[in-house]
Amino acid sequence: MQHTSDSKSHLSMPPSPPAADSYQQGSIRMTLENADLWKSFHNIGTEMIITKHGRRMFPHCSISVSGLQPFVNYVIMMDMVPADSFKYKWKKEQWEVAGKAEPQPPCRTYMHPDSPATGSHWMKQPLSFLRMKLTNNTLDQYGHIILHSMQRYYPRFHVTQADSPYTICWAPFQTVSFPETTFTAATAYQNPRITKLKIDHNPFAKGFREGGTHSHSKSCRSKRSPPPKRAVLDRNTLCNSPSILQRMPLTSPSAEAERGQVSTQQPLKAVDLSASAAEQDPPESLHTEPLELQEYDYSCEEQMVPASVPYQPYRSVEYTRYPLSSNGVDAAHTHVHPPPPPLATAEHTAQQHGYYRHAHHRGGHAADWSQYPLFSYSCW
DNA sequence: TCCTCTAACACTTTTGAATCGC
DNA sequence: AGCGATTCAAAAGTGTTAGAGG
Repeated sequence: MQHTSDSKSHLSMPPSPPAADSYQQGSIRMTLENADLWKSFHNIGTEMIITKHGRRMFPHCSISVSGLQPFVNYVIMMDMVPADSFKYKWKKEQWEVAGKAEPQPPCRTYMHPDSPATGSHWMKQPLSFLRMKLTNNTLDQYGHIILHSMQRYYPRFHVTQADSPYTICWAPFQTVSFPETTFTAATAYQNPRITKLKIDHNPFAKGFREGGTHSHSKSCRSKRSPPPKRAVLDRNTLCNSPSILQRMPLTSPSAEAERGQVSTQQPLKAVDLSASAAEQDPPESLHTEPLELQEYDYSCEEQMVPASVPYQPYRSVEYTRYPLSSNGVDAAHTHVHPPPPPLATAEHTAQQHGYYRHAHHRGGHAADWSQYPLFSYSCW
């Protein structure tokens, strides 16, 4: 598998990190599949198209998991969190900061369709989140993950022991993210290099790569009768929608990003919710509870597994979140979150200890991660 | 004027039902 | 009858582009 060779490429990086594209906590190990492809995009500045009706990601998220207990049931989920607190614009062939980010849209979690399944099932083959879709429609009723255009996000993956989706709220969980999966959401591609890379790797784009149909389509557009609208509620959506959870917005790591202290993601806190809660649209999810019940106290651990970050946005402060080694290649360190302190404490801790210290905690978190519920009781 | 978003477009890939053979 | 392999039509998904709208 590609991550094997890839991980070797980072072994020279101090301080003797694990594989750059994987995270191991205790005996559980998560690896980003197609990491090389992700890095190819990341080097340029990954863009993901979001549409009103939902657009799949490309590259899509796929991870392999090992170290689970074979006969224990697990639920594996994915969500998106803001990478920073800025809004961007594409200007003169690069991304520039264009102001503060908009309030976070309703935060949704995509549950892998196989959930729940036994550890042996999850470890049998890489799990793909291919069918997950991104949308900019805050009123989306099909369970797609809602993002704001021109803002940056990264996916997080949650693993939790649970016999059914209904028991997630009380289950322990573990969260992992991969920096090379950070992307800018956009309604249209801005960077032509990204477009070219996508066309080269995405088979669905062949129709445009080989057809040369644009001039024809332009001339014929007005003459053709409009094709029947494709059903918005397609079979994928039907399949996926029950797997989508909605919960309270996550605490944005933007504050860390602004400080260049983002080696860890802050534990999810029961703070700063007033504005975010106003952004919720409860009717769109069957799993939404009244706001007063959505106490936000799921403290989680998250590990950012660093990757190559040659790509630099216009605003350099943004990427101080990912440590760069002296030779420009990523420093492959595992980031492990401390137990959920108060927000201020967590920030202080990050500043005090700096980026690399978290590696020391890796061994100790096999026990820690069983202590913190992913959803207190707010997701249903 | 600039920027963002949407819908239409042609083509390829994927999906799933139907059919066939063992 | 059951199962696996094959076929094929329909649906899904893709990036580009013009035009609308703020």
